[in-house]
This record gives sequence, structure tokens and C-alpha cells, in this order.
Amino acid sequence: MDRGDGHQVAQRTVLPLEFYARDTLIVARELLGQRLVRMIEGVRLSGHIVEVEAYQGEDDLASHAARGKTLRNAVMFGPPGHAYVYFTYGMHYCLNVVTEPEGTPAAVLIRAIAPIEGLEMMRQNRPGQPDEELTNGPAKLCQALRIDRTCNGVPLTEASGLFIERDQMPAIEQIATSPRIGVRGDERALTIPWRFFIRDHPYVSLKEGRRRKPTMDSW
DNA sequence: CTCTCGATGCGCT
DNA sequence: GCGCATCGAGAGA
Repeated sequence: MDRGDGHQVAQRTVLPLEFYARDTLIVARELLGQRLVRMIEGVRLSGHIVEVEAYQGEDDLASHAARGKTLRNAVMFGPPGHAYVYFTYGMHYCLNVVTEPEGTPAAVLIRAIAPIEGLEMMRQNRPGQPDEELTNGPAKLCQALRIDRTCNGVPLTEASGLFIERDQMPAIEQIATSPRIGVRGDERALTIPWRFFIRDHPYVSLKEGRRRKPTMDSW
């Protein structure tokens, strides 16, 4: 078994749904280094999670749940450990994992992974892209792993073909934070450091030291 | 390398 | 209509 990284011998564990039923910021941090797995036609596509963002709370104006429950964001209000996949900009999908107890709308956006297994199929899913561009963004990784609207609402279990395995947690000093990318809202939404990523990792969506558009100084 | 801008579907005001 | 938790092509430096 495990022809992936070749190193791990011990059996891997799928994160149980209870893992997600906790404070969103804790879950977000602890997801770094874990292995996102997608089964396609019997093939394992996977990668280490290297960048996430937390969307939590009633007063988080950057959250899709900020203005109450709708058909689109209903999954965020549902049970933890399920996938919230939304469609945006007319062509892109993004993957979230729902956190907190049912009824509390919160989720963690998976923004980037570093490929481990299934590189060949990922390249087919994103033709013309160099390996470094396969999964270094929320919509890119969805394309590479063939995550679309059919995944919305599914539980993160082996049975669904979309789940997360316990893998390696990065050292604390390897974890960096910043404001979230591309969000709108009030001052708080724009500045609160709810983006977590692995420092200096080549698959993080924005290079460190580089700044974003008209945003403000923060990290 | 950096920045700007258009693509393109759909949920919401 | 408007605007979006984005991406990539193209232009310029």
C-alpha cells in the first residue's frame, strides 16, 4: 500500500467528523499539513494542505453566511465535516469544510495544497500548467481534483470519495498568518488575520513578501 | 518580473 | 442589474 510519498508505513487515519465540530480557528490551523484526498475513477489524488482561511461568526462580513441562510450557503449552517463547495466568477469552484456544531455557520476555505499522489491525473485536469500551478489556489485545486457542485454537501468520509487524512502537522514556527485574500467587508473583515499558511511554501497561493492589490499592510 | 483586465454563471438587492 | 472567498492572458518595465 501507499505508493504515494513512499515514506509513511503506518496506516493513515481519516479525520473523523468530530474533528470539525470545534472552534473554526483551531480547525483551520490544525488542517495545515493534513492530506486532502480525492478519489477519481479509483485513483487517489491527494496533497498536503498548505493554506487555509477561516470564515466564522455572525458578524464576519466576509463570510457568505453574513446575511443569513440562503439556498447557496445552507451547507455552512449544517453539520460539521461536510464539504461546502461554491461556484463563483462564472467559472470557478472553491472548497470549504464546514466547522462548528450544526446551526452555527462557519467553514474553512482550502486555498492551496501541495500535490502528493495522482500528479498525472492532476496534470490532465489542468492542461498546459506547470506543476507549481496545479493546486496553488482555491479554484486551481478544485480543478485539479475535479471538485465541483456535485461535491457540495457531501460528508468528508471515504465513502464520499472526498476526505482528509491525518498526516503531518507543521511546527508552530512554520505557520504564518495574514488577512484573508480577496474578501470584502468592513475594516475588521479586511484586517483580521484568519488566513493560515505554511511559511515559504512553494504552493502557497501568494508569495510572501509580495503584496496584494490596494490592500493594507499586515503581514 | 508586475499590473490590468476580461471571462462568464448565478445569487442576491 | 451588480458583484463575486478567482484565474490567466497580455502588455509594459
